Amino acid sequence: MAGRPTIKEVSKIAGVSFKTVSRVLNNEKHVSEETRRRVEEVVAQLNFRPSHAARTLAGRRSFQVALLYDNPSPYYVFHIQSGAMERCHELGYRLLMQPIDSNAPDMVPDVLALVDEAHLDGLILSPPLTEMPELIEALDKRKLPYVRIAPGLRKDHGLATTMNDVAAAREITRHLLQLGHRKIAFVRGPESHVSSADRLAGYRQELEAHGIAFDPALVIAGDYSFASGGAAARALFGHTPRPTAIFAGNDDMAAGALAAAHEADIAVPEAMSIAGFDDSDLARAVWPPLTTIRQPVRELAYAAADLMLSGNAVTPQVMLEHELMVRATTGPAPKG
Amino acid sequence: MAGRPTIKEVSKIAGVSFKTVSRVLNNEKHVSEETRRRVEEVVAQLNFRPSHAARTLAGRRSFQVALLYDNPSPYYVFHIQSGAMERCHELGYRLLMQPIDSNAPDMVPDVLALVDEAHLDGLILSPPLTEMPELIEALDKRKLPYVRIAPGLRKDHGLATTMNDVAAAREITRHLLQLGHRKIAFVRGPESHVSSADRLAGYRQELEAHGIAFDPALVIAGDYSFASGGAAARALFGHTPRPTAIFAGNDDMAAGALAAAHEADIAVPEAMSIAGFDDSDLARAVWPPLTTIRQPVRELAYAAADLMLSGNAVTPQVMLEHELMVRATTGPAPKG
DNA sequence: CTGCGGTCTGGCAGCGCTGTCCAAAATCCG
DNA sequence: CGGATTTTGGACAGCGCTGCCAGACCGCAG
Repeated sequence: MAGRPTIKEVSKIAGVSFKTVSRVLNNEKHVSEETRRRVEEVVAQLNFRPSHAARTLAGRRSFQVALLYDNPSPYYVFHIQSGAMERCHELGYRLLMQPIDSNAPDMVPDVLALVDEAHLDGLILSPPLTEMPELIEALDKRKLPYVRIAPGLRKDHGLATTMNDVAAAREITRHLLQLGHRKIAFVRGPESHVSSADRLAGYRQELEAHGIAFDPALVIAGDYSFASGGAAARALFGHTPRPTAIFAGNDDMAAGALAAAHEADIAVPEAMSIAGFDDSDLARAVWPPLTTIRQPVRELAYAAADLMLSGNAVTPQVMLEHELMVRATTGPAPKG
Repeated sequence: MAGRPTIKEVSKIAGVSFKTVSRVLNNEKHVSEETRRRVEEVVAQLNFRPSHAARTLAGRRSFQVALLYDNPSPYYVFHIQSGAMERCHELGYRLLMQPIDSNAPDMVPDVLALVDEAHLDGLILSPPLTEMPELIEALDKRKLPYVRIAPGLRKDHGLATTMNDVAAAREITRHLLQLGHRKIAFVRGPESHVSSADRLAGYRQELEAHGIAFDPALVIAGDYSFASGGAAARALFGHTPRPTAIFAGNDDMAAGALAAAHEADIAVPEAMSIAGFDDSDLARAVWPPLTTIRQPVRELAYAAADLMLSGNAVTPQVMLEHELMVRATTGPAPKG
């Protein structure tokens, strides 16, 4: 409000032109060491901060990018945010966090409006916004830089950071198989999330690789919510013979299945093994702690920001490692 | 990048001066209905969006505020964000979400730098940043508008939205008392969070109101983490006679205590009642679902943004209602 | 000595708006 | 019907920077 110093005041005190101060601030070359030092001193002394608005208006870049998300999971959003934020901060960019309603009819124009208003230099997309063809096309057409985090569709298009959902699902299925389970159910996520189809595919591949026929009756549709996991589990408990293991497409559904098992007095893991996917906070908070796949959510977001902004990208797509976290909800298949 | 329309182009097409377009955009008076309509048509047709940077630079306000937080709980941050975001959006403000390290030595100057750089119109503070005297003083001195969400200290200073932690803790303690519990343990949060002292005070008050002496041995220190809740519960299990109920200062610690009970084969709620505080996602995901206090986190943030920006505040402090959520981890005290 | 390329610095326009001031047109009043 | 007042809209400066261009100065080769 009051006496916010400007670049001109800095220049006056340092005894140089204000253009030179601008050079120092932007780390341009052609400034003598001596001058640079003097300017920096005055900047520190006045506690001067360049106006972001002025730089944006005058320059070609705004040093602002936005992270777009439309995900109901606090855990996921929190970690995506913090990873992206960290890398943006390191590179001198500001990150705008933008929840977006991916089903809104004006979603694409609204995003474009945001880009215009804020003069954004780029966009980081997270699922399910990574899967919106109209959005992708609009961005391509506008030649606006963007990265996708964990895209399910057109995985080799543009910049993206991913993990291998298929391989991860195979791994967890193999873990169950090795424990002796033969009748393993799968609770899938919503159709709109490509990741859930990938996880289903991995489950099926691994089963078949072990010579076990895929049984569609053992696949129950869920929607990634706790409640849907419980409902799926209760349906499964009615099957005869009962499956000895449930692999849920995410941790929320696995927690729902676990609660349903407790309710039905089915001992986990003695009578029933349960596995999740994500390694969210939930996985360690339920009892027994959940066997699951650790998704490198934070790292995915960090790498995404890096890919788009740092300029030293080797390949347009980066794949990060997941990790099987064997905890206490999976155990040997019950005899007989 | 390419042909972004500007206010001048709009004015040319609409056949008015660009100042008139500015008037329409800012909803100023002294523009005839007819002119306004015509301008709005052109704006819609060109898909024109005013440059935020230019408005900020030219005008007295930036229509930007920041939400500052330093909280490890994804649940809490997510809901604070979404509440504040919603109200800011409705009022035409942009919200910058800023994680802050409240222990960093340069925290205050860093916040001030952000304010300068972004020309912020105001700040929304969430715990524990609400409790930093240096920050509060610096903001007061700079006459920068701000609101605090759930301040623990100097509760009647400036704008704030709160809930009554003391009353809520009394309520949950009363619930336990009414179930017949007499030996009720309390797991407290870290000293740095004033809310945890308030909850302890409520617990103690209610006990004494029922003629039960406060027993310091039944108060165990935790740090709001799942692990500390488990450790506290295990310590409590060793007491003779064993307490019949545990009231944990937040849901994470309650979940930890619950897991510890499962592990020690103590039936909940038959042999031991457990209650939490927050009604986070966790509360419904554990088994049995947790009795807890619903904190109106989202509403607190919404009201905070409203208080600071809408200008129709009646009182500087707003108190919102909590709600006792009785679920399945609390039951009648065991006989004998 | 001249010319050339490189380093350092300054001058100035202008980014796209808002704030302020002023002029013209419309309206009102006695 | 003249003058005061209100409504409407234009002119223009300027917010605090960056981009571009020009100019001063240097060293070095021809």
